Amino acid sequence: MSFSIATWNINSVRLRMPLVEQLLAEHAPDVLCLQETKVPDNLFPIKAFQKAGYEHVTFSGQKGYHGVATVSRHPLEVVERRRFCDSDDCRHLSVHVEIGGRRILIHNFYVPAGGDEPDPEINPKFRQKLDFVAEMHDVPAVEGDNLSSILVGDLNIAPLENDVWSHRQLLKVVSHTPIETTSFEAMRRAGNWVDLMRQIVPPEEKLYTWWSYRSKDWEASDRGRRLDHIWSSPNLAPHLQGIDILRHARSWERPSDHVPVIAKFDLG
DNA sequence: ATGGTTGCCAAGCAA
Repeated sequence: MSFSIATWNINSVRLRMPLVEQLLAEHAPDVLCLQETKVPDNLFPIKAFQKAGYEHVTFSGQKGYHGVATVSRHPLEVVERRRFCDSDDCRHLSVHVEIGGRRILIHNFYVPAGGDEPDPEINPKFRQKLDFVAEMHDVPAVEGDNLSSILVGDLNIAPLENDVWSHRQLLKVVSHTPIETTSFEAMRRAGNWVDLMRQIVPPEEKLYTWWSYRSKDWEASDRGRRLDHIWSSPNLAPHLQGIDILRHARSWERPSDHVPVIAKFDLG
């Protein structure tokens, strides 16, 4: 029994629905988690997903900004739309999926980007980002005999030295500052989460999922960062078969600045 | 050191 899950910051699901359809047709993940859908719930393109074979569609969105959605080929049950930092921003959605006799709790996160200035005293957005990560301590990787957890999303932090194109040059850039990367890794370990991408690709190798729109030739300069993540509970990690980072999606027409990441498991 | 681009939605904010 195989199971696959994809995560993608889509930067407007309505604008990029054709790209989403292409991803679903070519890779057919069991579950897809989207971030930055930028659509209120009453305008979410439910029918387009159902046409693509994803009958089970759930979302937490708002006008203009943020928003997450989780779609599935298998029945899902919404567990929670959690509020963080006492804010109404739509940044979290968790669901249960039953697959291969196993119950999987899937968290879909969109962590705040944090603005430009990495000083919580003068930048409230950076303060909120740090608070958000601190609150994620309350989201542990629960597991049991037939229970596992997965956490995916745009977490907007590149924790390891080789998660950015230049560790030295990004130490004062939001997403890779020591205060972020330290609390991020502490939070992950406290929750007992396994960083699945780094189970496959050793920490010595560069690994990116995002390339800024603000470069003339993203591929030639290759100044990327690993901002998108797939974590699991320890009992699921031995079942991981592979990770696909769809780097070529950054060259699709009118692309998102993030590319899809897919994890495949053998639940046998 | 600075400015570079995109999407929302129709000015400037967020990323």
